[in-house]
Amino acid sequence: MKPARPTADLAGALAALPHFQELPPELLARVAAMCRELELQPGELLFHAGQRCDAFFAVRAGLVKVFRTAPDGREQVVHHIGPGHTFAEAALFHHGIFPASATAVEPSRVIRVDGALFLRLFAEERGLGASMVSSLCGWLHVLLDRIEVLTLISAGSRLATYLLRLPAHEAGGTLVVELPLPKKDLAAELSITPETLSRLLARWRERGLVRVDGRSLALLDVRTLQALAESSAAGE
Amino acid sequence: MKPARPTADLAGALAALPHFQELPPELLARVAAMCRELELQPGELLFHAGQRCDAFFAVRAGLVKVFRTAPDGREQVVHHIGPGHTFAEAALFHHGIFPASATAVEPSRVIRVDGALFLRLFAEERGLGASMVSSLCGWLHVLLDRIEVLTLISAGSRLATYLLRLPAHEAGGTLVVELPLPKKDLAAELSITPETLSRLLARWRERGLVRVDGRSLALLDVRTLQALAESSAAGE
DNA sequence: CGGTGCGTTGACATTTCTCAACTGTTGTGG
DNA sequence: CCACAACAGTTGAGAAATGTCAACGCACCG
Repeated sequence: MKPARPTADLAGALAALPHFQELPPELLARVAAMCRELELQPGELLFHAGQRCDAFFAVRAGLVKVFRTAPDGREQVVHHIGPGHTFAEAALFHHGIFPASATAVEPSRVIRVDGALFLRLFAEERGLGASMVSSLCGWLHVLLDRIEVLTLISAGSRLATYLLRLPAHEAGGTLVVELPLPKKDLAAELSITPETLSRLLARWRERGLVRVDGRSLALLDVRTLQALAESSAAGE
Repeated sequence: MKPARPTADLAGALAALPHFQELPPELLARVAAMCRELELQPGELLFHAGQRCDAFFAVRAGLVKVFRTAPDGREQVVHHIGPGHTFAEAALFHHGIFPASATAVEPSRVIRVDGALFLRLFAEERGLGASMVSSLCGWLHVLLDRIEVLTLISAGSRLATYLLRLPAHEAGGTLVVELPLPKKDLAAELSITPETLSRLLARWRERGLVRVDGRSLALLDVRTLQALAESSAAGE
Protein backbone atom coordinates (compact mmCIF):
# COMPACT_ATOMS: atom_id res chain seq x y z
CA MET A 1 0.00 0.00 0.00
CA LYS A 2 2.39 2.61 -1.25
CA PRO A 3 1.36 6.23 -1.27
CA ALA A 4 1.29 7.42 -4.84
CA ARG A 5 2.21 10.93 -5.73
CA PRO A 6 -1.02 12.85 -6.12
CA THR A 7 -2.22 13.35 -9.64
CA ALA A 8 -2.92 16.81 -10.90
CA ASP A 9 -6.56 16.18 -11.69
CA LEU A 10 -7.57 14.84 -8.31
CA ALA A 11 -10.41 17.32 -8.01
CA GLY A 12 -11.57 16.31 -11.45
CA ALA A 13 -11.63 12.65 -10.46
CA LEU A 14 -13.63 13.50 -7.35
CA ALA A 15 -16.12 15.51 -9.35
CA ALA A 16 -16.81 12.46 -11.49
CA LEU A 17 -17.80 10.35 -8.48
CA PRO A 18 -21.51 9.83 -7.96
CA HIS A 19 -21.14 11.27 -4.47
CA PHE A 20 -19.99 14.63 -5.56
CA GLN A 21 -22.10 15.38 -8.57
CA GLU A 22 -23.20 18.98 -8.72
CA LEU A 23 -20.89 20.03 -5.96
CA PRO A 24 -19.52 23.57 -6.11
CA PRO A 25 -15.82 23.66 -7.05
CA GLU A 26 -14.77 25.23 -3.80
CA LEU A 27 -16.24 22.36 -1.81
CA LEU A 28 -14.57 19.89 -4.15
CA ALA A 29 -11.27 21.56 -3.44
CA ARG A 30 -11.81 21.18 0.29
CA VAL A 31 -12.57 17.50 -0.15
CA ALA A 32 -9.53 17.08 -2.37
CA ALA A 33 -7.42 18.44 0.45
CA MET A 34 -8.49 15.48 2.61
CA CYS A 35 -7.39 12.89 0.10
CA ARG A 36 -4.37 10.73 -0.32
CA GLU A 37 -3.74 8.44 -3.25
CA LEU A 38 -2.57 4.87 -2.79
CA GLU A 39 -1.12 2.19 -5.04
CA LEU A 40 -2.21 -1.38 -4.40
CA GLN A 41 -0.71 -4.58 -5.73
CA PRO A 42 -2.97 -7.61 -6.35
CA GLY A 43 -3.74 -9.33 -3.09
CA GLU A 44 -2.70 -6.36 -1.02
CA LEU A 45 -5.08 -5.61 1.84
CA LEU A 46 -6.56 -2.15 2.10
CA PHE A 47 -8.38 -2.75 5.37
CA HIS A 48 -9.86 -5.70 7.16
CA ALA A 49 -13.22 -6.36 8.76
CA GLY A 50 -13.51 -5.20 12.35
CA GLN A 51 -10.88 -2.51 12.01
CA ARG A 52 -11.83 1.03 13.01
CA CYS A 53 -13.08 2.92 10.03
CA ASP A 54 -11.16 6.14 9.62
CA ALA A 55 -11.74 6.82 5.94
CA PHE A 56 -13.69 5.93 2.86
CA PHE A 57 -12.33 5.22 -0.57
CA ALA A 58 -12.77 5.69 -4.27
CA VAL A 59 -11.27 3.50 -6.95
CA ARG A 60 -9.31 5.43 -9.51
CA ALA A 61 -8.03 2.53 -11.57
CA GLY A 62 -7.91 -1.24 -11.24
CA LEU A 63 -10.33 -3.38 -9.29
CA VAL A 64 -10.95 -3.76 -5.58
CA LYS A 65 -12.73 -6.67 -3.94
CA VAL A 66 -14.80 -6.19 -0.80
CA PHE A 67 -15.32 -9.42 1.08
CA ARG A 68 -15.89 -11.07 4.41
CA THR A 69 -14.10 -14.10 5.66
CA ALA A 70 -16.51 -16.63 7.07
CA PRO A 71 -15.52 -18.45 10.27
CA ASP A 72 -14.76 -21.58 8.27
CA GLY A 73 -12.26 -19.69 6.16
CA ARG A 74 -14.53 -19.33 3.18
CA GLU A 75 -14.43 -16.00 1.39
CA GLN A 76 -17.70 -14.23 0.80
CA VAL A 77 -17.54 -11.57 -1.85
CA VAL A 78 -19.69 -8.57 -1.10
CA HIS A 79 -18.80 -6.69 -4.22
CA HIS A 80 -16.17 -5.85 -6.76
CA ILE A 81 -15.55 -2.15 -7.18
CA GLY A 82 -14.22 -0.64 -10.38
CA PRO A 83 -13.02 2.82 -11.33
CA GLY A 84 -15.32 5.71 -10.49
CA HIS A 85 -16.98 4.03 -7.57
CA THR A 86 -16.67 4.58 -3.86
CA PHE A 87 -16.92 2.24 -0.92
CA ALA A 88 -16.91 2.12 2.88
CA GLU A 89 -18.92 5.32 3.21
CA ALA A 90 -21.65 3.44 4.97
CA ALA A 91 -19.18 2.15 7.54
CA LEU A 92 -17.92 5.65 8.17
CA PHE A 93 -21.35 7.10 8.78
CA HIS A 94 -22.92 4.23 10.56
CA HIS A 95 -20.73 2.11 12.74
CA GLY A 96 -17.26 3.49 12.53
CA ILE A 97 -16.16 -0.11 11.96
CA PHE A 98 -15.41 -1.78 8.64
CA PRO A 99 -17.97 -4.55 8.19
CA ALA A 100 -15.84 -6.24 5.54
CA SER A 101 -12.31 -6.40 4.24
CA ALA A 102 -10.98 -4.93 1.01
CA THR A 103 -8.16 -6.03 -1.21
CA ALA A 104 -6.98 -5.33 -4.73
CA VAL A 105 -7.70 -7.88 -7.44
CA GLU A 106 -5.65 -6.08 -10.04
CA PRO A 107 -2.98 -3.44 -9.61
CA SER A 108 -5.04 -0.52 -8.45
CA ARG A 109 -4.94 3.11 -7.52
CA VAL A 110 -7.40 4.29 -4.90
CA ILE A 111 -8.23 7.63 -3.36
CA ARG A 112 -8.46 7.66 0.42
CA VAL A 113 -10.73 10.33 1.88
CA ASP A 114 -9.96 10.99 5.52
CA GLY A 115 -12.95 10.09 7.65
CA ALA A 116 -12.61 12.54 10.52
CA LEU A 117 -12.07 15.50 8.26
CA PHE A 118 -14.87 14.50 5.94
CA LEU A 119 -17.35 14.03 8.77
CA ARG A 120 -16.49 17.50 10.05
CA LEU A 121 -17.02 19.00 6.63
CA PHE A 122 -20.23 17.05 6.31
CA ALA A 123 -21.54 18.53 9.56
CA GLU A 124 -20.73 22.05 8.46
CA GLU A 125 -21.86 21.87 4.88
CA ARG A 126 -25.36 20.53 4.82
CA GLY A 127 -25.31 20.62 1.06
CA LEU A 128 -23.15 17.53 1.08
CA GLY A 129 -26.04 15.57 2.52
CA ALA A 130 -28.17 15.78 -0.58
CA SER A 131 -25.50 14.59 -2.96
CA MET A 132 -24.56 11.71 -0.72
CA VAL A 133 -28.14 10.60 -0.30
CA SER A 134 -28.55 10.06 -3.98
CA SER A 135 -25.32 8.14 -4.29
CA LEU A 136 -26.12 5.94 -1.30
CA CYS A 137 -29.41 5.15 -2.97
CA GLY A 138 -27.41 4.05 -5.97
CA TRP A 139 -25.50 1.66 -3.77
CA LEU A 140 -28.73 0.31 -2.40
CA HIS A 141 -29.86 -0.54 -5.89
CA VAL A 142 -26.60 -2.26 -6.67
CA LEU A 143 -26.95 -4.46 -3.61
CA LEU A 144 -30.56 -5.12 -4.50
CA ASP A 145 -29.50 -6.38 -7.91
CA ARG A 146 -26.91 -8.56 -6.29
CA ILE A 147 -29.49 -10.04 -3.96
CA GLU A 148 -31.66 -10.70 -6.97
CA VAL A 149 -28.87 -12.62 -8.66
CA LEU A 150 -28.05 -14.56 -5.51
CA THR A 151 -31.63 -15.69 -5.02
CA LEU A 152 -31.65 -17.16 -8.51
CA ILE A 153 -31.44 -20.83 -7.75
CA SER A 154 -29.44 -22.35 -10.52
CA ALA A 155 -25.84 -21.53 -11.27
CA GLY A 156 -26.70 -21.29 -14.95
CA SER A 157 -29.28 -18.56 -14.49
CA ARG A 158 -26.96 -16.64 -12.19
CA LEU A 159 -24.18 -16.71 -14.75
CA ALA A 160 -26.44 -15.90 -17.68
CA THR A 161 -28.01 -12.99 -15.82
CA TYR A 162 -24.59 -11.68 -14.94
CA LEU A 163 -23.27 -11.94 -18.48
CA LEU A 164 -26.29 -10.28 -20.02
CA ARG A 165 -25.97 -7.32 -17.67
CA LEU A 166 -22.35 -6.74 -18.61
CA PRO A 167 -21.66 -3.84 -20.96
CA ALA A 168 -21.45 -5.42 -24.41
CA HIS A 169 -19.88 -4.22 -27.61
CA GLU A 170 -20.57 -5.53 -31.06
CA ALA A 171 -17.86 -7.17 -33.14
CA GLY A 172 -18.50 -8.88 -36.45
CA GLY A 173 -22.23 -9.14 -35.93
CA THR A 174 -22.07 -10.75 -32.48
CA LEU A 175 -22.21 -9.32 -29.01
CA VAL A 176 -18.97 -9.51 -27.09
CA VAL A 177 -18.51 -8.91 -23.38
CA GLU A 178 -15.32 -8.70 -21.38
CA LEU A 179 -15.25 -10.27 -17.95
CA PRO A 180 -14.22 -7.48 -15.61
CA LEU A 181 -12.53 -9.96 -13.28
CA PRO A 182 -10.69 -13.29 -13.28
CA LYS A 183 -12.93 -16.35 -13.57
CA LYS A 184 -12.13 -17.49 -10.08
CA ASP A 185 -13.30 -14.17 -8.64
CA LEU A 186 -16.34 -14.17 -10.86
CA ALA A 187 -17.22 -17.56 -9.45
CA ALA A 188 -16.93 -16.17 -5.94
CA GLU A 189 -19.15 -13.22 -6.81
CA LEU A 190 -21.79 -15.57 -8.19
CA SER A 191 -21.35 -17.78 -5.15
CA ILE A 192 -20.47 -20.86 -7.16
CA THR A 193 -17.24 -22.83 -7.43
CA PRO A 194 -14.71 -22.16 -10.19
CA GLU A 195 -15.26 -25.72 -11.39
CA THR A 196 -18.97 -25.20 -11.94
CA LEU A 197 -18.28 -21.96 -13.77
CA SER A 198 -15.80 -23.69 -16.02
CA ARG A 199 -18.18 -26.53 -16.73
CA LEU A 200 -21.08 -24.21 -17.49
CA LEU A 201 -19.05 -22.27 -20.02
CA ALA A 202 -17.81 -25.53 -21.53
CA ARG A 203 -21.37 -26.80 -21.95
CA TRP A 204 -22.53 -23.53 -23.46
CA ARG A 205 -19.57 -23.53 -25.79
CA GLU A 206 -20.44 -27.01 -27.03
CA ARG A 207 -24.01 -25.95 -27.59
CA GLY A 208 -22.89 -22.94 -29.58
CA LEU A 209 -24.24 -20.39 -27.13
CA VAL A 210 -20.93 -18.64 -26.49
CA ARG A 211 -17.38 -18.54 -27.71
CA VAL A 212 -14.80 -18.17 -24.97
CA ASP A 213 -11.42 -16.57 -25.44
CA GLY A 214 -9.79 -15.85 -22.12
CA ARG A 215 -11.79 -13.14 -20.45
CA SER A 216 -13.64 -12.19 -23.55
CA LEU A 217 -16.92 -13.91 -24.32
CA ALA A 218 -18.87 -13.79 -27.57
CA LEU A 219 -22.57 -14.22 -26.90
CA LEU A 220 -23.64 -16.18 -29.96
CA ASP A 221 -27.20 -16.97 -28.95
CA VAL A 222 -28.58 -14.22 -26.80
CA ARG A 223 -32.16 -15.49 -26.87
CA THR A 224 -31.26 -18.84 -25.40
CA LEU A 225 -29.06 -17.17 -22.83
CA GLN A 226 -31.99 -14.98 -21.83
CA ALA A 227 -34.14 -18.06 -21.50
CA LEU A 228 -31.51 -19.63 -19.28
CA ALA A 229 -31.29 -16.49 -17.17
CA GLU A 230 -35.02 -16.52 -16.58
CA SER A 231 -35.48 -20.20 -16.13
CA SER A 232 -34.93 -21.95 -12.86
CA ALA A 233 -33.47 -24.94 -14.64
CA ALA A 234 -29.80 -25.70 -14.79
CA GLY A 235 -27.53 -25.26 -17.79
CA GLU A 236 -29.69 -27.94 -19.36
CA MET B 1 -55.65 -0.55 1.07
CA LYS B 2 -58.07 1.39 3.15
CA PRO B 3 -57.11 4.79 4.49
CA ALA B 4 -57.07 4.62 8.25
CA ARG B 5 -58.02 7.56 10.34
CA PRO B 6 -54.82 9.26 11.46
CA THR B 7 -53.64 8.49 14.93
CA ALA B 8 -52.97 11.25 17.35
CA ASP B 9 -49.31 10.46 17.89
CA LEU B 10 -48.30 10.41 14.23
CA ALA B 11 -45.49 12.88 14.83
CA GLY B 12 -44.30 10.70 17.69
CA ALA B 13 -44.19 7.67 15.44
CA LEU B 14 -42.23 9.60 12.85
CA ALA B 15 -39.76 10.79 15.45
CA ALA B 16 -39.00 7.19 16.34
CA LEU B 17 -38.00 6.32 12.78
CA PRO B 18 -34.28 6.08 12.11
CA HIS B 19 -34.68 8.67 9.38
CA PHE B 20 -35.89 11.40 11.59
CA GLN B 21 -33.77 11.03 14.67
CA GLU B 22 -32.72 14.35 16.11
CA LEU B 23 -35.08 16.30 13.92
CA PRO B 24 -36.51 19.52 15.35
CA PRO B 25 -40.21 19.20 16.24
CA GLU B 26 -41.28 21.85 13.79
CA LEU B 27 -39.77 19.89 10.90
CA LEU B 28 -41.40 16.73 12.18
CA ALA B 29 -44.71 18.48 12.10
CA ARG B 30 -44.18 19.49 8.51
CA VAL B 31 -43.37 15.90 7.59
CA ALA B 32 -46.39 14.67 9.48
CA ALA B 33 -48.53 16.92 7.34
CA MET B 34 -47.43 14.96 4.26
CA CYS B 35 -48.49 11.62 5.65
CA ARG B 36 -51.47 9.38 5.27
CA GLU B 37 -52.05 6.20 7.18
CA LEU B 38 -53.16 3.01 5.45
CA GLU B 39 -54.54 -0.32 6.57
CA LEU B 40 -53.39 -3.40 4.68
CA GLN B 41 -54.83 -6.90 4.76
CA PRO B 42 -52.52 -9.90 4.26
CA GLY B 43 -51.71 -10.31 0.59
CA GLU B 44 -52.82 -6.81 -0.25
CA LEU B 45 -50.47 -5.06 -2.65
CA LEU B 46 -49.05 -1.69 -1.64
CA PHE B 47 -47.22 -1.06 -4.89
CA HIS B 48 -45.70 -3.13 -7.63
CA ALA B 49 -42.35 -3.13 -9.36
CA GLY B 50 -42.10 -0.76 -12.28
CA GLN B 51 -44.77 1.59 -11.00
CA ARG B 52 -43.88 5.26 -10.65
CA CYS B 53 -42.67 5.99 -7.17
CA ASP B 54 -44.65 8.80 -5.63
CA ALA B 55 -44.05 8.13 -1.96
CA PHE B 56 -42.09 6.23 0.58
CA PHE B 57 -43.41 4.30 3.53
CA ALA B 58 -42.96 3.42 7.16
CA VAL B 59 -44.42 0.38 8.87
CA ARG B 60 -46.41 1.23 11.94
CA ALA B 61 -47.63 -2.23 12.81
CA GLY B 62 -47.66 -5.62 11.15
CA LEU B 63 -45.22 -6.88 8.54
CA VAL B 64 -44.61 -5.89 4.95
CA LYS B 65 -42.79 -7.99 2.39
CA VAL B 66 -40.73 -6.39 -0.37
CA PHE B 67 -40.14 -8.73 -3.29
CA ARG B 68 -39.55 -9.07 -6.97
CA THR B 69 -41.25 -11.51 -9.25
CA ALA B 70 -38.74 -13.34 -11.42
CA PRO B 71 -39.62 -13.95 -15.06
CA ASP B 72 -40.35 -17.60 -14.30
CA GLY B 73 -42.93 -16.58 -11.73
CA ARG B 74 -40.72 -17.27 -8.76
CA GLU B 75 -40.93 -14.79 -5.93
CA GLN B 76 -37.68 -13.29 -4.73
CA VAL B 77 -37.88 -11.72 -1.30
CA VAL B 78 -35.79 -8.62 -0.92
CA HIS B 79 -36.71 -8.02 2.67
CA HIS B 80 -39.35 -8.17 5.32
CA ILE B 81 -40.04 -4.89 7.05
CA GLY B 82 -41.38 -4.65 10.55
CA PRO B 83 -42.65 -1.79 12.71
CA GLY B 84 -40.40 1.23 12.98
CA HIS B 85 -38.71 0.75 9.64
CA THR B 86 -39.04 2.61 6.39
CA PHE B 87 -38.77 1.47 2.79
CA ALA B 88 -38.79 2.72 -0.79
CA GLU B 89 -36.84 5.88 0.06
CA ALA B 90 -34.09 4.78 -2.27
CA ALA B 91 -36.56 4.47 -5.13
CA LEU B 92 -37.89 7.93 -4.45
CA PHE B 93 -34.48 9.58 -4.49
CA HIS B 94 -32.89 7.55 -7.19
CA HIS B 95 -35.05 6.35 -9.99
CA GLY B 96 -38.52 7.49 -9.29
CA ILE B 97 -39.55 3.92 -10.06
CA PHE B 98 -40.24 1.14 -7.59
CA PRO B 99 -37.62 -1.57 -8.17
CA ALA B 100 -39.71 -4.13 -6.29
CA SER B 101 -43.23 -4.80 -5.14
CA ALA B 102 -44.57 -4.61 -1.61
CA THR B 103 -47.37 -6.50 0.05
CA ALA B 104 -48.56 -7.11 3.59
CA VAL B 105 -47.78 -10.45 5.20
CA GLU B 106 -49.85 -9.76 8.27
CA PRO B 107 -52.59 -7.17 8.80
CA SER B 108 -50.57 -4.00 8.79
CA ARG B 109 -50.74 -0.29 9.22
CA VAL B 110 -48.30 1.79 7.23
CA ILE B 111 -47.54 5.48 6.98
CA ARG B 112 -47.32 6.87 3.49
CA VAL B 113 -45.11 9.93 3.09
CA ASP B 114 -45.90 11.85 -0.05
CA GLY B 115 -42.91 11.83 -2.37
CA ALA B 116 -43.29 15.14 -4.16
CA LEU B 117 -43.88 17.08 -0.97
CA PHE B 118 -41.05 15.35 0.82
CA LEU B 119 -38.58 15.97 -1.97
CA ARG B 120 -39.47 19.63 -1.92
CA LEU B 121 -38.97 19.82 1.83
CA PHE B 122 -35.73 17.93 1.41
CA ALA B 123 -34.45 20.49 -1.05
CA GLU B 124 -35.31 23.38 1.26
CA GLU B 125 -34.17 21.92 4.53
CA ARG B 126 -30.64 20.70 4.10
CA GLY B 127 -30.70 19.38 7.64
CA LEU B 128 -32.80 16.49 6.45
CA GLY B 129 -29.86 15.24 4.41
CA ALA B 130 -27.72 14.27 7.35
CA SER B 131 -30.37 12.24 9.10
CA MET B 132 -31.30 10.44 5.94
CA VAL B 133 -27.70 9.60 5.14
CA SER B 134 -27.28 7.77 8.37
CA SER B 135 -30.48 5.84 7.96
CA LEU B 136 -29.64 4.89 4.38
CA CYS B 137 -26.34 3.58 5.65
CA GLY B 138 -28.31 1.46 8.06
CA TRP B 139 -30.20 0.01 5.13
CA LEU B 140 -26.96 -0.72 3.36
CA HIS B 141 -25.79 -2.75 6.31
CA VAL B 142 -29.02 -4.68 6.41
CA LEU B 143 -28.65 -5.63 2.76
CA LEU B 144 -25.01 -6.48 3.36
CA ASP B 145 -26.02 -8.89 6.09
CA ARG B 146 -28.58 -10.39 3.82
CA ILE B 147 -25.98 -10.92 1.12
CA GLU B 148 -23.77 -12.54 3.70
CA VAL B 149 -26.51 -14.97 4.60
CA LEU B 150 -27.30 -15.70 0.97
CA THR B 151 -23.71 -16.52 0.13
CA LEU B 152 -23.63 -19.08 2.91
CA ILE B 153 -23.70 -22.26 0.94
CA SER B 154 -25.71 -24.68 2.99
CA ALA B 155 -29.31 -24.23 3.94
CA GLY B 156 -28.44 -25.29 7.48
CA SER B 157 -25.93 -22.52 8.03
CA ARG B 158 -28.31 -19.98 6.55
CA LEU B 159 -31.07 -21.00 8.91
CA ALA B 160 -28.81 -21.23 11.95
CA THR B 161 -27.31 -17.81 11.23
CA TYR B 162 -30.76 -16.35 10.85
CA LEU B 163 -32.06 -17.88 14.08
CA LEU B 164 -29.07 -16.80 16.12
CA ARG B 165 -29.48 -13.21 14.97
CA LEU B 166 -33.09 -13.09 16.07
CA PRO B 167 -33.84 -11.22 19.29
CA ALA B 168 -34.00 -13.91 21.96
CA HIS B 169 -35.59 -13.97 25.38
CA GLU B 170 -34.87 -16.40 28.14
CA ALA B 171 -37.52 -18.73 29.47
CA GLY B 172 -36.84 -21.48 31.95
CA GLY B 173 -33.10 -21.45 31.39
CA THR B 174 -33.24 -21.76 27.62
CA LEU B 175 -33.14 -19.18 24.88
CA VAL B 176 -36.38 -18.74 23.01
CA VAL B 177 -36.87 -16.88 19.75
CA GLU B 178 -40.07 -16.03 17.95
CA LEU B 179 -40.12 -16.30 14.17
CA PRO B 180 -41.23 -12.88 12.97
CA LEU B 181 -42.86 -14.40 9.92
CA PRO B 182 -44.63 -17.55 8.69
CA LYS B 183 -42.33 -20.44 7.88
CA LYS B 184 -43.12 -20.28 4.21
CA ASP B 185 -42.01 -16.64 4.07
CA LEU B 186 -38.98 -17.40 6.14
CA ALA B 187 -38.03 -20.05 3.62
CA ALA B 188 -38.37 -17.51 0.83
CA GLU B 189 -36.21 -15.02 2.72
CA LEU B 190 -33.52 -17.66 3.16
CA SER B 191 -33.94 -18.65 -0.47
CA ILE B 192 -34.74 -22.28 0.31
CA THR B 193 -37.91 -24.29 -0.13
CA PRO B 194 -40.45 -24.68 2.67
CA GLU B 195 -39.80 -28.42 2.53
CA THR B 196 -36.11 -28.05 3.24
CA LEU B 197 -36.85 -25.68 6.09
CA SER B 198 -39.29 -28.14 7.57
CA ARG B 199 -36.84 -31.01 7.25
CA LEU B 200 -34.00 -29.05 8.79
CA LEU B 201 -36.06 -28.17 11.83
CA ALA B 202 -37.23 -31.78 12.08
CA ARG B 203 -33.63 -33.05 12.04
CA TRP B 204 -32.54 -30.51 14.61
CA ARG B 205 -35.50 -31.39 16.78
CA GLU B 206 -34.56 -35.08 16.73
CA ARG B 207 -31.00 -34.21 17.66
CA GLY B 208 -32.18 -32.11 20.58
CA LEU B 209 -30.89 -28.83 19.20
CA VAL B 210 -34.22 -27.05 19.20
CA ARG B 211 -37.78 -27.44 20.35
CA VAL B 212 -40.37 -26.19 17.92
CA ASP B 213 -43.78 -24.92 18.91
CA GLY B 214 -45.43 -23.11 16.05
CA ARG B 215 -43.49 -19.95 15.46
CA SER B 216 -41.66 -20.12 18.73
CA LEU B 217 -38.33 -21.93 18.84
CA ALA B 218 -36.39 -22.93 21.91
CA LEU B 219 -32.68 -23.00 21.17
CA LEU B 220 -31.56 -25.90 23.33
CA ASP B 221 -27.99 -26.20 22.11
CA VAL B 222 -26.67 -22.83 21.08
CA ARG B 223 -23.07 -23.96 20.72
CA THR B 224 -23.90 -26.61 18.14
CA LEU B 225 -26.15 -24.17 16.32
CA GLN B 226 -23.29 -21.71 16.17
CA ALA B 227 -21.06 -24.41 14.78
CA LEU B 228 -23.67 -25.16 12.14
CA ALA B 229 -23.96 -21.49 11.29
CA GLU B 230 -20.24 -21.24 10.74
CA SER B 231 -19.71 -24.52 9.02
CA SER B 232 -20.22 -25.05 5.35
CA ALA B 233 -21.59 -28.52 5.97
CA ALA B 234 -25.25 -29.36 5.81
CA GLY B 235 -27.63 -29.90 8.68
CA GLU B 236 -25.73 -32.95 9.79
C1' DC C 1 -69.50 -29.33 7.11
C1' DG C 2 -66.45 -28.39 3.33
C1' DG C 3 -62.92 -25.46 1.68
C1' DT C 4 -58.50 -23.22 1.74
C1' DG C 5 -53.84 -22.69 2.98
C1' DC C 6 -49.83 -23.88 5.91
C1' DG C 7 -46.88 -27.21 7.36
C1' DT C 8 -45.16 -31.92 7.34
C1' DT C 9 -43.33 -36.14 5.48
C1' DG C 10 -41.91 -39.41 1.76
C1' DA C 11 -39.66 -40.93 -2.61
C1' DC C 12 -37.04 -39.43 -6.34
C1' DA C 13 -34.32 -36.74 -9.62
C1' DT C 14 -30.91 -33.36 -10.25
C1' DT C 15 -27.46 -30.07 -9.44
C1' DT C 16 -23.71 -28.72 -7.46
C1' DC C 17 -19.87 -29.41 -4.38
C1' DT C 18 -15.67 -32.08 -3.22
C1' DC C 19 -11.50 -34.17 -4.14
C1' DA C 20 -8.11 -35.05 -7.39
C1' DA C 21 -5.27 -34.93 -11.33
C1' DC C 22 -3.63 -32.53 -15.35
C1' DT C 23 -2.70 -28.46 -18.56
C1' DG C 24 -0.92 -24.14 -19.70
C1' DT C 25 1.01 -19.78 -18.54
C1' DT C 26 3.84 -16.62 -16.05
C1' DG C 27 7.71 -15.21 -13.64
C1' DT C 28 11.79 -16.17 -10.92
C1' DG C 29 16.29 -17.74 -10.00
C1' DG C 30 20.04 -20.57 -11.02
C1' DC D 1 18.55 -19.34 -21.41
C1' DC D 2 16.37 -22.96 -19.13
C1' DA D 3 14.14 -25.26 -15.16
C1' DC D 4 11.10 -24.86 -11.77
C1' DA D 5 7.55 -23.18 -8.91
C1' DA D 6 3.12 -21.00 -8.45
C1' DC D 7 -1.24 -20.27 -9.96
C1' DA D 8 -5.50 -19.98 -13.01
C1' DG D 9 -8.22 -22.85 -15.43
C1' DT D 10 -9.94 -27.33 -17.05
C1' DT D 11 -11.74 -31.93 -16.72
C1' DG D 12 -13.23 -36.33 -14.39
C1' DA D 13 -15.63 -39.31 -10.91
C1' DG D 14 -18.28 -39.78 -6.89
C1' DA D 15 -20.96 -38.01 -2.98
C1' DA D 16 -24.13 -35.14 -0.91
C1' DA D 17 -27.33 -31.65 -0.64
C1' DT D 18 -31.41 -29.50 -2.16
C1' DG D 19 -35.24 -29.07 -5.31
C1' DT D 20 -39.46 -31.40 -7.29
C1' DC D 21 -43.65 -33.82 -7.12
C1' DA D 22 -47.14 -35.81 -4.41
C1' DA D 23 -49.92 -37.00 -0.52
C1' DC D 24 -51.50 -36.14 3.99
C1' DG D 25 -52.78 -33.85 8.66
C1' DC D 26 -54.40 -29.89 10.71
C1' DA D 27 -56.10 -25.43 11.74
C1' DC D 28 -59.03 -21.77 10.62
C1' DC D 29 -63.17 -19.75 8.56
C1' DG D 30 -66.96 -19.32 5.92
